[in-house]
Amino acid sequence: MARAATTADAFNAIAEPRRRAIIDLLADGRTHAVGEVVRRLRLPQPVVSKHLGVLRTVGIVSASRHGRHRLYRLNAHAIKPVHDWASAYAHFWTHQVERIKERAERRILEELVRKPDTNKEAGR
Amino acid sequence: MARAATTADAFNAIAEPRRRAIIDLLADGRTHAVGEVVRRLRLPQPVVSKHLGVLRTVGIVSASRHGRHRLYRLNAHAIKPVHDWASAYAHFWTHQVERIKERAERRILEELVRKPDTNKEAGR
DNA sequence: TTATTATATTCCAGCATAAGAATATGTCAA
DNA sequence: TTGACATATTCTTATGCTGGAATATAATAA
Repeated sequence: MARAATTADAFNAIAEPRRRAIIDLLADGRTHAVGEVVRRLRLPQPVVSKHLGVLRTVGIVSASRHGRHRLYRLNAHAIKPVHDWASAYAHFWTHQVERIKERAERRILEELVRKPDTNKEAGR
Repeated sequence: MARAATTADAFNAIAEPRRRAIIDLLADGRTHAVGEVVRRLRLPQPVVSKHLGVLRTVGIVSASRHGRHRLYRLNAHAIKPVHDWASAYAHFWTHQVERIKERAERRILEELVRKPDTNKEAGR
């Protein structure tokens, strides 16, 4: 078996950095023409069209015709599975920060409480 | 240019579902031997070793020798970039829920306020 | 119709993957 | 040393991506 298709799910689709850049550009929730993405990201038009195609297949963006322009709009909801999965691990670093803070505060308090003639048995 | 390496960053590494399964299995923060992962996920041992190798290269897990076992531990911090990126879009669906609720409440209130002889000019 | 603009699609090259099979490496026990 | 166990590595095969170049499609204007 080879690597899963980029169109398999949101996880595979967002692995490509340029696609994340496109998503970030659509983050305002409004519609954007392909040409605008091309200009802002300075990427060749076919490259942008292909990446938008992948995002559309996965449901991360939707497209609509307006004259000769094709307007793309972010469907952020399709990113929720990624956020949900990663959220299960957020407590690791948020709690980590709290623990570090607590430890630092405790150390500072111990330093303050300790008089110049240090108690060598203070370790804990 | 081809697809970025799975070892390029956390985004590429977690695109593979089996690797996410391994991460989920290590989510308790404790160490786990390769054989345990093999048994719990019912995957061939070389497959597990290879996936763990990718995760280790990206820094999502760390390994240590203990006798003939190799113990792997999750380094959840390496997942933070994924969470941070996805978090920028969380307001789309959380606010969406709020907006839906508000709209529903307003509609119910309007229904209640409106007497049987309906005001046809109520649209807004 | 013809030209122009906007976007999508096709074909190609190079590359890296994932799983399976076989084998290698490393550690402990007798 | 030999054997058993735990894990890693190598090799192969099939697959599919990404960007570039060229071209096709679609819509509007002249």
